[in-house]
Amino acid sequence: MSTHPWIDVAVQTPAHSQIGGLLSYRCPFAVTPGQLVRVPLGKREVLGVVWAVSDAAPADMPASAVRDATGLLEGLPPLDAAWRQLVQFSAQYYQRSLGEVALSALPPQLRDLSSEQLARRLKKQTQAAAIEVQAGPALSEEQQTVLAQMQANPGPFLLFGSTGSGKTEVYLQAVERVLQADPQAQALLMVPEINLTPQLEARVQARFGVDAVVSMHSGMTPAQRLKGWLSAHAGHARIVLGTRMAIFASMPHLKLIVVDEEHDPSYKQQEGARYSARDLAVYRGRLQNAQVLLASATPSLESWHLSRPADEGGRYLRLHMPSRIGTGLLPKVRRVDMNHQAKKAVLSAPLLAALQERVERGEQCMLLLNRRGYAPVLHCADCGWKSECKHCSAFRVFHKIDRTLRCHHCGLTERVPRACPECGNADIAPIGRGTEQLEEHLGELLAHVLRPDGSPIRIARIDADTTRLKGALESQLASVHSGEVDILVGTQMIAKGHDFRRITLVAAVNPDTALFSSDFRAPERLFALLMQAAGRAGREASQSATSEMWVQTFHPTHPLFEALKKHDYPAFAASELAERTAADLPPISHQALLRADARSQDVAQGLLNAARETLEAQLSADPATADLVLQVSVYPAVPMSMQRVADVERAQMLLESPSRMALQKMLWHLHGVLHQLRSQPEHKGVIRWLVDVDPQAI
DNA sequence: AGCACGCCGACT
DNA sequence: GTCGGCGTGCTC
Repeated sequence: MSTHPWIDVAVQTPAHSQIGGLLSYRCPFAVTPGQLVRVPLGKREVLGVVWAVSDAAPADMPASAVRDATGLLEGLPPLDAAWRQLVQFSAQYYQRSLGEVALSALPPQLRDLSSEQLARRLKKQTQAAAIEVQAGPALSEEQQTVLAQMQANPGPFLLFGSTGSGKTEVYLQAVERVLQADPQAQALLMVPEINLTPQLEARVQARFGVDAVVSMHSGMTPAQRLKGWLSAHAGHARIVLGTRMAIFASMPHLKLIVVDEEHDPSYKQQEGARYSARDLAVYRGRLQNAQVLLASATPSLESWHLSRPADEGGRYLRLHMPSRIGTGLLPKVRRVDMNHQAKKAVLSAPLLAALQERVERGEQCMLLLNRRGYAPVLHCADCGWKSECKHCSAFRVFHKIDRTLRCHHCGLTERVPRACPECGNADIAPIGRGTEQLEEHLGELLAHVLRPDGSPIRIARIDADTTRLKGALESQLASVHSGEVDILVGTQMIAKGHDFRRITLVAAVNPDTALFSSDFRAPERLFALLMQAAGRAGREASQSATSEMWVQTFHPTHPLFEALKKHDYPAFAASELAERTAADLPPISHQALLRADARSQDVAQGLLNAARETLEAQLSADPATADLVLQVSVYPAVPMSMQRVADVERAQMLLESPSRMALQKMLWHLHGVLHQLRSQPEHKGVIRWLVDVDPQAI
C-alpha cells in the first residue's frame, strides 16, 4: 500500500444536491480504494468510501479548498472492485448520487465504530464457516434435470416451476453444490418479504448449520445488521438470506444468487434509489461470475420475455418444473358469474354454501379482498357529500371498529360524523366493502354453522390493520395453523408464501377491478396473485383432489380467468405479451418516469414541461445528440393518478424508448437540464423531483 | 440530507 | 430586548 496524497471519496449526499459525484480530499495516511475513511464535510465529519487514489491534485478546484481526510477504519478489508462497480452502476442507472447508494448499502452502525471496536468484532469471523450439510430428500426427475442444466450452462436461469413443485429444494441443492465445490464460496438467497425470511432461514440453517447463515432485512436491529454484514464481508457467512437490500451485501466470494418469487413487486425499491434487486442480481452475477437463478410460478413478463429461445433473442435459459410433488394436484378453479347473483350480494349463494360445507367438514377456507377497512367511502344520499380527505385526492376509508374515517395516504384520522357535515342529514351510508365488512358480513351469514365438534364457526381477519403490532402477524398465522380459525379473511398479504396445510378453498371475492385498470401491469399482478392464492389451497396431498379456487366475477369468460382455470401461465403470458407488443409497452420498450412535487399542479407540471422542451431544443441543436430525440419519446406532463398527497401536488412525465441505452443517455441529459432549470424563478415552488427508471406503475 | 445563516412574531 | 419559526444555500 503506497501513499497517495489525493483521494476521491463517496460520501452520503442527496441525489439532487450540486455535489452528486465524488469529493476530493488530501490524505495524510496510506489508503487503497474500497477502504472506509472519515472526512470533514461542512461542519460535520462523515464516513466515506475511498473510490480512487491519485498522485495528482484534482484539476477542477484550487488545492487550498481541498481538506484533509481525518481517519481510516483500519482492520476492515477493503470493499472489493465488484461491489464498487455494482454500486456505481446502480447509482448511474437509477439516477442517484454514488455516495447515497454506497452509504445506504452499508450498515448504519459502521459509522460510529472505532478501528479498535471493528478489529474486535472481526477477529471472531475471518475464516469461512465450515458447513455441515444434512442430506436433503430424494429429488424428483424434474428437479434433477433442472440441477443438471444449471451445471451445464452459465445462466442466468429463469426457473418456471409451479407452486409445490419443490423449487426451494432446488435452491438448497444448488447452494450445496456451490458451497461444497469451493470452501470459500458464498451464496445469496433473496425473498420478497421479511415475513418469508424466518421459515426459509430455519430450513437453510437446518440444512447447512446455524453458523453459515446470516439474514439481512429491514426488520433487524442495528446490531444484528452490523454483525451479519461483517460476517458476509469477511467471508465467514457462506449464505446470506434476505430481502432486496441484501443485493448490496458485500460478498467477496459470491458464486450463486437465487431470487425467489422473482415476479414480486417488492423487489423494486419504492423510495430513494428505486432499484430493482432482481435486475441488479443479474448484473451482479455477471460482474462476479456468479450463477443467477430467478424463480417463480408466475414469472414477470420481463423475465419471461428474456427467457425466450436464444435464437429469438432470449438471454436467460428457461428451466421447467411443471409438476406438483407427490400426488398433489392443483386446485380446481371455479368461476361464479356475478351477473346471475342477487344484485348487491358480496358473497354469492354457491360460494356461501361451499364455505359452509367445508367448515362443517372441518376444513379451512381463505377469502381474499384487496381493500382494508369497512367501506372505502362514506356517502350522503341527500347532498352527495363523500368522505374526501382534505389533504389528498382520495376518499377517507370508513373503519367501523373504532368508528373513524382514515386517509390511507396521509394518515389523517377523524371520528365518523353523526350526520352529514355538509347538510346535516343523519343518513350517511358506506359505499363498497372492505375486509372489515366482509368479516362482519360473513359472521352474520354463517352464524348458524357449526364445526364437526359442535363448536361455533370461527372467522378471523388478517390485513395491515390487524398486524400493526410487532408479532401480531405471527400469532395470527399461528392460530390459523393450529386450526382455531375456520375462515380467514384478508388482503393479499395472506396469499404470499405461508403454507396453510389445511386450507382447501380459496376465494377471490372481487378481483374484477384489476381487469380494466389504467395500469397496464394490473392483469399481470392479478394473475400472479390468484395463482399464488390458488397455490395456498390443498398443499396437503390427501386433500388436494377436492381443493378449489373460487373467483367471483362479472366477466367469467375473460381470457385471464380462462388461463387461470387451466393454470396456464404460458398462455396468459403469450396473450399479455402480444398486447404489450402491439402497444409498444414493456418489456418490448423501456420506460422511465420523471416526477415533480410542488404546492401547485401548475408549478409541478411547469418544471416537467420546461425540462421536456429544453431537452429537445438542446439535443436537436447538437448533431451528436440529435438522434436521441428520435429514439426516445418524451410525453407531456400529466397529473399523477394520486394527484395530491398531504397537500403536495404531484405531476409526472413519461419517457419511453425501445433502447435502454438511449433512454439512459436521455436521462443523463435530463439530469443536467433539471439542474439548469431549478434556479429559474418560475420553478422556485418545486419541492422535489425524482426519477423512477423501469417504474412498476405509471 | 444536515447544518448553517437570516430575517420576522410571542415570551422570560 | 431574546427564543425560534422555516426559507435559502452550501458542503471537497
